[in-house]
Amino acid sequence: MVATLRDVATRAKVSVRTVSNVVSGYEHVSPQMRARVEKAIADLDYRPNPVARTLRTGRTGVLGLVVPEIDVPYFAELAREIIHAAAAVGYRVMIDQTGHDHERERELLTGGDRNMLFDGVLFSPLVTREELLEMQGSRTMPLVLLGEHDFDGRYDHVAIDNVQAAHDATAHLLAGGRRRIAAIGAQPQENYATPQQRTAGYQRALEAAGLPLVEEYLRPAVHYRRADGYAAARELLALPEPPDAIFCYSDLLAMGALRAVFDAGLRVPQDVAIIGVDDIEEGRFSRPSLSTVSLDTPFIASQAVARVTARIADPDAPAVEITAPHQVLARESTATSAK
Amino acid sequence: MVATLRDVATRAKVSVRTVSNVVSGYEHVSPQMRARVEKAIADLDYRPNPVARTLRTGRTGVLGLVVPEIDVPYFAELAREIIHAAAAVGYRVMIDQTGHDHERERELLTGGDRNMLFDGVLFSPLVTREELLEMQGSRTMPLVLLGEHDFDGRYDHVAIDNVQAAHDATAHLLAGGRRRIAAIGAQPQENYATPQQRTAGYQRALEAAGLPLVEEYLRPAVHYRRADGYAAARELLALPEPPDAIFCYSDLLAMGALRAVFDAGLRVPQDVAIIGVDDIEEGRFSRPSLSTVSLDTPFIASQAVARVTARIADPDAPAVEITAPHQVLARESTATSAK
DNA sequence: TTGTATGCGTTATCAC
DNA sequence: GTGATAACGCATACAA
Repeated sequence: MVATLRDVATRAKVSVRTVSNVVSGYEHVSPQMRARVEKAIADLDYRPNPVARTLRTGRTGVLGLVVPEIDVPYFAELAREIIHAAAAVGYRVMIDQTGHDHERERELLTGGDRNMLFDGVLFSPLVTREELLEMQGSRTMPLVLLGEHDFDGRYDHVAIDNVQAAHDATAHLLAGGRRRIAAIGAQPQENYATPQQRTAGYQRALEAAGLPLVEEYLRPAVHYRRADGYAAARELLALPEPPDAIFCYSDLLAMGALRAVFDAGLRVPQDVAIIGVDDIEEGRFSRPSLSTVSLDTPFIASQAVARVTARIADPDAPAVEITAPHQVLARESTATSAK
Repeated sequence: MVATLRDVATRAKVSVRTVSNVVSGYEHVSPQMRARVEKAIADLDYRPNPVARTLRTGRTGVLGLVVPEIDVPYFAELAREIIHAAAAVGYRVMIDQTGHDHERERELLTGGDRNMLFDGVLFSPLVTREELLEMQGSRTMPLVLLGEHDFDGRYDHVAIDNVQAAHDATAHLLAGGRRRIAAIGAQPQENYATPQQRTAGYQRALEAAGLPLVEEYLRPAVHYRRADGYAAARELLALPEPPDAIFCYSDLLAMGALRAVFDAGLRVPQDVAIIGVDDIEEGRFSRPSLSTVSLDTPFIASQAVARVTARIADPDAPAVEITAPHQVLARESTATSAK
């Protein structure tokens, strides 16, 4: 049988109030009382019941982390850092996967489910502007958006400057002498902010270089998995005038694209340069290693946790936008010397 | 303000008992009653409070999943499947990372923390035999071990036959004509079951082929990350008589080894063949694609969830050992034609 | 079939 | 500074 507060109180011959005080670190407890209680606690191996505590206080100590798929490396790396950052401030994290399902997303977003379990939620990508605006008002739980920008100060969020990041990636390819630069990752069917912003940055960089926008060079990717990057790259390479560089909106897409180039009998970076976004560990060991836009995920994670705890503390505070730094990392996949 | 059971009862002019019956799907409720209650529930947008329910019933509906690091691809893929399988039977999953910390592991294992939050725990690798035996008895929460075998029927667990899997992988290399076969992943400092079993299978296969055990060919790896595989492979290749094949105890180690071979100016599979274990998606797109021992992770996940729910239902049932099937997948990294 | 009342383990309000 | 007790929201034993 597991000991309760009352058991401890009985054994220490004090009231439950005193035991509770000791347990929660209340100051005004006489030393001898405290000692007696702590002895009883140790004797009985008492542990506070977090569920009862939650019912009473209304706080669960749990944050929700909503991602499309936890086995997408970037989300896994993000989750790792978030769990770590959350633990540092006394929170645990429960991961929910939306699996690209809009219905499930809405459910998690509006608390339609039983996520009264969460004190707050960290929501990562794949939400359309409409959905977010729509639930405005009905929302009650502290929410922080990850990787989505430009919601008119309506939500807390932490993200990189996607337009600039895409611009920088494209500019890096241009600096390497590439002129037929394709992009993989647009999502024309959806109204997701991130891909739209990356497309904008890509186009801006091309325009700045005086290069035309070739419509066939802008390839959609429904999901951001390796297979999607592979398929899109195969299509690009089959064009009459194939690109000499590809900007992928995620490293995972880039891993697929890499493989596609080789399967087409071409070389990276000599024939086609490739750059991604995210800086996942996989890209540091691939052959060739993958140039990418690095995101400082630990920073994003700690900021996200700081944001959500701040909002839990003050639900009415104005929304805060955190822009995380990014940085182009030139690795083998865009090397130019061997050209 | 959020509606409670009592609010609904008041509005529907019935007792809380009746509302509770309706909510929990109790059968014997008259249709008109049910209708009235459901109307009130809809009006008030009532949702049962899971915390209160838990306090009352003792069930949280949450399973713990303990892994070393969630951003190790295999664990991420496993987590994905487990979350999915758990959701199918009404459970949510909370992930804890041990980060290879024995202390943290013990804490999670013995419930020293506040994991009274869990109805059961799925514990993945990195537990030594001693730790497991030691906590025998003090343990109270339903526990299922993933990937650990041979605990004398003391614990439920689901795993592949590690000895056989390692044997098969090694045999595959032998069948390709390799004779100087190294292995990466032993953990001599620890008493972990999995690496020991894989080493045993590796050695058995060599003996069966009449090959000597070369001590320098058995390389340790403290963690199973890419960098560890990379470092170990570099050492192997620097030997006076380097191996012509490497069996890595995980795909991630293999990804590091792959890169190391190339950095040493050699080719895979011509100069060195490489095979891993896990069948992570990364290995299907790498260059060359990675031969591996595939684990049927969805099967493992569903079995694990089934096991833990069974134990929750009957804590005194005898322990069950599930052996998941495995299968060698020959891909480019062990191809022999180009030899 | 439905209503009433109790308790799950904690924190917090009120007295002392 | 400490003790008794109500309340958090729900499920259920017992009554009706």
